[in-house]
Amino acid sequence: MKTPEELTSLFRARGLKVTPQRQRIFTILHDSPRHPSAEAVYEAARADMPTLSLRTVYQTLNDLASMGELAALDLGTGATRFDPNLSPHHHLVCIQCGSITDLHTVFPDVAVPTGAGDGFTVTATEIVFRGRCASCEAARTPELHPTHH
Amino acid sequence: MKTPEELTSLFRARGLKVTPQRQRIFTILHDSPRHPSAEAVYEAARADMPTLSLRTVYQTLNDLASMGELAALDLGTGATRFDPNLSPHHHLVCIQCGSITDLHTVFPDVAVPTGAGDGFTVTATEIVFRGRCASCEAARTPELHPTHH
DNA sequence: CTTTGTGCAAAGCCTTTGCACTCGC
DNA sequence: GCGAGTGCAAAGGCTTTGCACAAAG
Repeated sequence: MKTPEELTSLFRARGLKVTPQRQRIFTILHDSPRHPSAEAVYEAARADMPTLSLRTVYQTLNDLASMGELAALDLGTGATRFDPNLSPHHHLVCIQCGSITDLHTVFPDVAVPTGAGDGFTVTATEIVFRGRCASCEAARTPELHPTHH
Repeated sequence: MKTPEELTSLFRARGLKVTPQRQRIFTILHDSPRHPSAEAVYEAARADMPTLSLRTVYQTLNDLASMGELAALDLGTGATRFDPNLSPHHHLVCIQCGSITDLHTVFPDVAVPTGAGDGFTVTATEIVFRGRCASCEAARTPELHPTHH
């Protein structure tokens, strides 16, 4: 994620206006190591800017995504997650609490084998590990574990 | 995907009723090598059963999914896709037309490295290759390809 | 006969959009 | 000032749910 200052310049260069609302959103994204939903960005921004509307959040996030400064992810958690991390990476998605963790491992063997894809041209490869994060795993009652009685 | 007859027995064994509507849906899923959305199953079934309601389709698909006889996929195409193929496999998703193709390759190296997942317990690994299917790639105008001038 | 399934319509969630006003540039 | 941004509210797509009736077991 670029700094708020860099994003400001980028927006100006594109003829987009830079408002306090947008700067606030830039900062929230820059500071967030998470993968917030639009709603989460909205909530965070409203703490300082009670009048901010959800529309502004969506518009700014979509502007950033179309500029390639942000990745919009659909990881099956219900809402689109916005990922400020632009380096190629994969995701661990908790099926219980919906939290998302980055995994920066490179998997060199992952590719469509020659002749298998029926002419498919790959532009992006996404690997999603689904399971339970440490705290959700710990919170499961022992009775639910497959143990002998 | 089990045969309609097997699914009928399974439903009966669970105390679920087997109606003509459900049998029709069983058959459609069994015959489909695709990954239909609920809407697609609905359209296919309505050809023979004009009075069938979308609710019945969703309920039957969700019943099958919770019984593990069907996988419900969210591949970012807008609607949930139902996958009758239960063997572990991955997907090629066309970013243009939304078509989905199976890839039955096994990637033995794909795993969360020891110590990297911060206690995350993986229950499923999904690999999605995004790009363009052969026909959508062919339909792109040559001007859009990155060539020298 | 009881329990589940069905059809219709309405509501839910997330996201987008129309409109009029405001404000950055 | 002009055009883009903003806030509000309404609409849009997909999915779920409440209700009353019909049907399966």
